[in-house]
Amino acid sequence: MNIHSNQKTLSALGNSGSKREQIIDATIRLISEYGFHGTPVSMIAQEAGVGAGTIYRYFKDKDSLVLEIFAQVNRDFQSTMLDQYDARQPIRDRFFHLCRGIFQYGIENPHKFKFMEQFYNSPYGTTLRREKLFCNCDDSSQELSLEQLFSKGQAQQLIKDIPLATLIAHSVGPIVFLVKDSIAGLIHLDESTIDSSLTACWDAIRVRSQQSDILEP
Amino acid sequence: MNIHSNQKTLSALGNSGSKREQIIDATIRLISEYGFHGTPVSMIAQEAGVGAGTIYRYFKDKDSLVLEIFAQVNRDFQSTMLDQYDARQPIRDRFFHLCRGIFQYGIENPHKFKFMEQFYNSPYGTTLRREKLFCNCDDSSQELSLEQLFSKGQAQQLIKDIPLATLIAHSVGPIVFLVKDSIAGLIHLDESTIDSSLTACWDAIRVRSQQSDILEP
DNA sequence: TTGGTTGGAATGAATATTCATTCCAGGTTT
DNA sequence: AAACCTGGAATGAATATTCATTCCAACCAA
Repeated sequence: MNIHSNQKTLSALGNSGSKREQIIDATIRLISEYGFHGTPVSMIAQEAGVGAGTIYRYFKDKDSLVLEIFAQVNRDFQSTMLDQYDARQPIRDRFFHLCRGIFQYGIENPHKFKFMEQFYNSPYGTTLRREKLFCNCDDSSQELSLEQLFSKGQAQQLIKDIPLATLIAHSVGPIVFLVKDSIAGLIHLDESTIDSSLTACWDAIRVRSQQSDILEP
Repeated sequence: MNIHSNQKTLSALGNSGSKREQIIDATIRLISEYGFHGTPVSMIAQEAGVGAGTIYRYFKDKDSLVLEIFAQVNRDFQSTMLDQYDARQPIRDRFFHLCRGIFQYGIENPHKFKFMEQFYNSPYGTTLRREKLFCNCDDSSQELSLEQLFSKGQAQQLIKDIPLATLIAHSVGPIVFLVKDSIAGLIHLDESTIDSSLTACWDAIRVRSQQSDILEP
């Protein structure tokens, strides 16, 4: 359409980002809905308002398009989670902060969220997880944040002494589940629902003590 | 290969089930790994040791093949969950029974489990969930079982008074998460890990009382 | 033989990718 | 300034590949 007109200023420098962004956005939207194999490149081109060939000026092929987007979205997600994260806060508060971050990101970026889900439920995802586990090259990933948190919590006898994977599953699993339902329009995630879920997450992994909450540094 | 040889006995009666089964099994295996659009019919035929055309003798098209399999696997799953289910047991015990059933089914039928996951994360799945929610035609579904359980538990003040969807998310979500990791070979789900997860599920949704467990009918 | 079943080549539609061409902002020449 | 180049970006028709489905010759049981 009239894309050209209002970008004369940008085009001087590396305006090349514009089309690229359009393509990326369209891909996220479509793949989040129809999945990788369910969205032809032609459809991406149309949704992006771009010629089919243009896509190949910015990305080697469909595969690397998706791979690049995933890396980008993943960074985006992690930085949301770690935004305003203060490692000096009590364990419980930090746990709430990180988990609330998942809710927030999913609600604010439904397409990106579903895109990541699609990705994880594909042949790509499996290999990626494997790599993540076996070589911890990624420094400040979400899982690592939770991992450190859990170790410390266990040392302080605040968090159950059960396998790390179980702790992660009971933190991330329910939230992903709820966000998916929310995106599907099956439920509405208001503040109180989110709070009750976060409390449930915490109750699942915390050590059962009689007095509970109040006595934490 | 030599599939023909050892099936002469069956072919006397309604052997038509045999090829059908081979096709179904192959489809489950492949789709669980590569997804619907990622597995061509030709690949299914090869994996099943069957001509491509044969598939169309048993199923109208690829769509109805998948739809039929889903219905079948779903029934299978539900009957596993409800096997030996005794509605007269205490709430807590019934909850453990149902949740343990999810673990069991996933561990014993990894391909079927991943197949269902693929299905739910596809355009099919979304519509299906909707129907399930809005018209409760399905009588003894897993969700309904949990639903009834939760209502009763809430009435008895055993289970938190939070939205049903949240309760379900905190029961099913972590288990699905762990089973997926287990199938991917990232963790091993031994009995003690499963137990700790089930306890965590229960802790997430139960009302926090001082004495806790022991005082239940 | 006859009726039905099977395998897999054949078909056409859909798809990813390529490439010859067009377009245009910015620079150069007059 | 006006007319004219120029190189890179954009395009979409053309090509190559993959896929679901169809079709039929060979096969098998009765």
